[in-house]
Amino acid sequence: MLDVPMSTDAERRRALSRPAVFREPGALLYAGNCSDLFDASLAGKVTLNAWTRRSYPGRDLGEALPQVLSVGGWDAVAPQDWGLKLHCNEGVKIAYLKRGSLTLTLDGQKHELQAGDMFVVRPWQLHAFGDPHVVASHIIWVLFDVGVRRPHEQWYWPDWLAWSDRDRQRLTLLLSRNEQPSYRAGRDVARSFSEIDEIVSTGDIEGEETRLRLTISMMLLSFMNQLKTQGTGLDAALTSSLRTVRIFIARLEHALDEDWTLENMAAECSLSRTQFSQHCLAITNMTPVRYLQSIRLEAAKRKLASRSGTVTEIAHECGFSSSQYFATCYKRRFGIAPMETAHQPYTAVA
Amino acid sequence: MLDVPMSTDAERRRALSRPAVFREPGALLYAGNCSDLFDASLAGKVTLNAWTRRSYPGRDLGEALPQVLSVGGWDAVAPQDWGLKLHCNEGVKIAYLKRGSLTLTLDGQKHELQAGDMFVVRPWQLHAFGDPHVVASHIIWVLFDVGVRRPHEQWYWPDWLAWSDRDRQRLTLLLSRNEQPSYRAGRDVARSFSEIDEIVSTGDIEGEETRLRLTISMMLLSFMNQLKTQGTGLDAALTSSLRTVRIFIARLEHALDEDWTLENMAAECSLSRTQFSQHCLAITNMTPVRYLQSIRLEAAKRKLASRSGTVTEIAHECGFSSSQYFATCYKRRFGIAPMETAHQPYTAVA
DNA sequence: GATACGGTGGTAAATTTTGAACATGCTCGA
DNA sequence: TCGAGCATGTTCAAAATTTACCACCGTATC
Repeated sequence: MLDVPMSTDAERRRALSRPAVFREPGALLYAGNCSDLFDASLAGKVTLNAWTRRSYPGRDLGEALPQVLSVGGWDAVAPQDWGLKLHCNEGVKIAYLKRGSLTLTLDGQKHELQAGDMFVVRPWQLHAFGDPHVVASHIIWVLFDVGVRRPHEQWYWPDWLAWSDRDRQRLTLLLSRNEQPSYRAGRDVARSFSEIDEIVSTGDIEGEETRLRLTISMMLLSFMNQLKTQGTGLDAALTSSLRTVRIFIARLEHALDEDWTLENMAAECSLSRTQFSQHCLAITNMTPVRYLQSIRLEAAKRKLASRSGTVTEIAHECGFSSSQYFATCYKRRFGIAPMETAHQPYTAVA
Repeated sequence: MLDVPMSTDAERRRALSRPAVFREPGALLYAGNCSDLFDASLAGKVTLNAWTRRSYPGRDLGEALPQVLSVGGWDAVAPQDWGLKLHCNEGVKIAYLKRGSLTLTLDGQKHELQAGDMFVVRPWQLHAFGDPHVVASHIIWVLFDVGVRRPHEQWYWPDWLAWSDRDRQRLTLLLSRNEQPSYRAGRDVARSFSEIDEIVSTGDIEGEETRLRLTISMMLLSFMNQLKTQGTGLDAALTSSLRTVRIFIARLEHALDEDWTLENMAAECSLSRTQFSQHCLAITNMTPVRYLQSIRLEAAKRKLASRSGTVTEIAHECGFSSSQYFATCYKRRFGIAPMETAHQPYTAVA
C-alpha cells in the first residue's frame, strides 16, 4: 500500500525539474516508443490528433498545460499494419476507447477492450496495443508527468487542476493502486473525453487552454468518482439494440451480394438510420456503407487469389453492380488492380 | 468602456481584504437585502439552498470557495407573498431561471423572464425580483466578490478558477459591459447551473468543493463563450410541444370540472406523460397534478367568496369528486376550512 | 478513364419515448 | 377524522427517433 505524504513546494519543484530518464532505446524502461504510431500517421494510415511536449508525437504544447506530456488520440478508420509493442511511459496514462476495439497487453495479460472502456497505465508499467496489429479504433488519452522519474516515487499533480489537497491525494491513491485492467466509462467520463478530443482536433492551443484545463480536470474528477464508488467494473452488458447490430454485422459477410443500403440494413435491425449508424461506428469505427465496402473488397481479394473466375463474376458475387466501379474501389483500397491479385497468392490485410 | 489593466498580486490582495461597505440599511447602495427571502425560507414557503459567507442567508462556506459570497438557489413551488425589493449586491451575480417565470427589474425596467433564461447583475446595480411578489420559480445563482467595494473599481476573479490571464480579462470585459438584460441559456450553461444546484442541495461543503469549483468555472466559461459568440439573445421561440402545453395550461382553468389525470392531459397534447410533465414543470414549476389542484383550489376560493352555494356544489364544479377530500386539501392550502371563506370577502393568494 | 449531378450516406442536436424506481395521494372503511 | 393499501403520479437516465444539413458516393454520360 502506497502512502501519500504531504510535501513542500520545494520538493515538488525538484521532482518535476529533473530530466526524464531511461531514454535509451535499449533500456528495459525505455520511456516512450510511439514511433510506429507516428510513422503510420505520417503515412496517412491513421489520424493522430495530439498536443504534446518532449519527444511525444503531435503539435507542441509550448508553455500551455504544464505537466501534460500528451493529450489527444488516434483515429484509425481501417485495420492497421502496426501496433505499439511493449513499452512504458514516464507518466501516468488515462485513456478511453471511444469506438472500435483494441487489444491491450498489461502486466503480460491480454485484454480485449470495447468501445466505452477506459483504463489507466501507471508510470513505468509495461504495456502494448494491438494483437499484434491495431484494428479500426478511436482512442483518446491524457498522459501526465506526475514527477515520477523512477518507479514508486511520489506523484505530483499540476497546479492548474485547482483541486483541493484532499482530492489530489485521493486521486493518487486510487490511480496508483488500481487493480482492474479496465473499466466501463460512465456518462460523464465519456463526455469529457469526447470533449477533449474535440478541443484537440479543432481548437488552437492558445485559445482553448482554459477549456481544455477544465475539461481534463473534470474528466479526472469523474474518473476518480467512478473508481471510488464503482470499484468493480460495470457489466459489459450491451443494450439489446447494440447486440442486434453486432449480430447483424457478423452475418453480413455471408450476404455480401445482397443489395444493401443504409436504409435496408437499419430496417433489418428495425432501427432508425441514425441509431444503426451509431452502433456500427461504435463496433467497427466505420460507418455502415464504408464497413460494407471494406468487407466486400476483402472478400473479393480472397476470392481473386484463391480461385479462377472473371473479375466481373467475382465483383458481382461481392455485391458490386459494376465491374468498373469495383476496379476503382479495389485499386484505391489495395493499390493494385483486381487482375493483378488474381495471379498472386492471397496475403492478409495490407 | 471599462478597461482592464494588469495588476499586481499586492493590489489584488488589498482590494479583496477591504471590508464590505455601504452596509447600513439606510444607504442608497445598501449591500444585500435578502431578508424577505430568508424569512420566507424559515417559514417554509420557499426552499432556499445556498452556501454563503458574510451576511447572506444559507449554510456557511467556511474556508471553501474564496470570493464566493453565495452559491445556490431558491425553489418556490407555489406563488409567494414576498418579493426582493430594489437592492444591490457588492458582488457580481450570475443567475439562471431553471423553471417557472420571474419578473426582474433592472435599471428601472421590468423584464419577464422564462424558464431557461440567464442574466447578470453587476456590482452595485439596482435590481428587484417579483412584481411585486415572486411566483412559482426555481432560480440558481453564483454571487462573486470580485473586489469591487465602490462602483467602477477593477474586478478580481478567484485564483481557483484556474483560468489563463487572457480569459480572465475577456470575462471581465464581457460581463462589465453586458447590455442585454437577459439571454437564453445554451445547453452547457443550463447543465452547469443544474449541476451547481444539485451539488449545493445534496452534497457537503468539504467533500464537494472540488466538483463545485470546476462546475462553476465551467459554467462561467460557457457563459462567456455564449456572450462572445451570441451577443444578441436567441429567439425565445418555443418548441412546438412546449407551446402546445402552454396553451393547454392556459385553457385548463376553464375546464376544471373535467376528470383530468396525467394520462388524460398528456394525451390531450398528444405527448408522452414524461414529456408533458417536463414542460409543465418548466412553465409552472409545478408538476401537472399539483398545478391542477392548485388552480382548482384557487377557483374554489374565489367562488366561495363571491357567491352562495353549498361547499359540495362548488367542490364538484372545481373537479373534486368528494367534498371531504376537498375540505382536507383546502385547509392544507389556505389554513382555513371552506366554510369559513364562504363568509369572508375574497382576498388574493395568501 | 474523366466528369457532372442527383440521390444516398453521415452527423449532430434537439426532441421524444421507454421503463423502472420511487413517492405520493386518493379512496374506502373504521 | 384517521389510517391502510393500492393506484396514480413523479423523476431520472438511457434509448431511440426526428430533423435538418452537408458531403460524397456511384451512376450515367461522354
